[in-house]
Amino acid sequence: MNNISIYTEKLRESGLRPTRQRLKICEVLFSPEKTFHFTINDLTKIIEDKLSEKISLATVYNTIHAFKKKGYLKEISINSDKSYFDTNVTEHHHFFDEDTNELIDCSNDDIDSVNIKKNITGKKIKSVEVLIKVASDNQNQK
Amino acid sequence: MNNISIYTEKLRESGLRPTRQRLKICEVLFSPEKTFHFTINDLTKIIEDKLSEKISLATVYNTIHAFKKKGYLKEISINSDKSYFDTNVTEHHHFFDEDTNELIDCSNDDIDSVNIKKNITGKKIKSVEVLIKVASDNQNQK
DNA sequence: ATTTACATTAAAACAATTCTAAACTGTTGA
DNA sequence: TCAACAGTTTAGAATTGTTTTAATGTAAAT
Repeated sequence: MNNISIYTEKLRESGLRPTRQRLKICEVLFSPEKTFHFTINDLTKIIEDKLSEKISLATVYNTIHAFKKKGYLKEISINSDKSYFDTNVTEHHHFFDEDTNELIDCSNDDIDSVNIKKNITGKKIKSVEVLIKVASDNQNQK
Repeated sequence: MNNISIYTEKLRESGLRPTRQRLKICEVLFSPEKTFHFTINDLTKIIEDKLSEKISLATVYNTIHAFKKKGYLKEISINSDKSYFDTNVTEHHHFFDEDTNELIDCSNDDIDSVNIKKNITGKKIKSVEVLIKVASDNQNQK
């Protein structure tokens, strides 16, 4: 598969230069069949292990922020020491497993769409996120 | 108003020693008419400014965690550099104003209760949080 | 009063993230 | 084609929120 030219085009369209580093990150994020969740740490590990490539941590942060700004990634609202990102940018919600610190997609069949009857004057709704925290039965709440 | 004895009792009931520091923090958090949202930084400022009291930062953290564990506070899921807490521990949801970084309560009249049709095997739902991010019309998404 | 377990404290440690300033590289247009 | 510029990468330092440490202090039980 030669997605490189596709990514090159996409990046250029977005006003982002298709650098070697960005193309590698595109491959990791957007080549997989399935969308997935990751932290910066996860991503850095994948780049090092799977691609045996060395991309500076600052570049990883820069790129992820740029991709998020362009709408190619979504950041998930969890209060964690780390930030979680999602390559699935469609409107959907999440389970968060407190035992494993893992995010699990919640399909639209699993949850009724949220109906908001109020709005804040002068403000526009940017996103609606539902987070369902779960844990083993026999465990104290974190 | 002498809430001190009430707080003393509550703390003792919870197996927490009613220390001077904890009682002060109780006053700040639970005396106000209305519930509110705060960060550790906010709380520290209130203690210093309003009470002109000096409580070690570590103690503030310890106490807030203890109160959260006992269910006297709730932590709100936002991906922010700081943690946000809520003195309103009843089930309710939030607007988050991206312009001001402020949380706004969303009453149960403002939103239909979320109906989850799926559950994760062997896991129990610990919480369901809806976060509605809002921002001025004429502003780029963060 | 003495003891003991729990709390507080300042400071150090830590982890995620951002900043800095210098080197590098796509891209543009002469 | 190549020079020049603006955007990008980089290592390392800096910053920020939070946790840990180890010594000291204190509430409560004996």
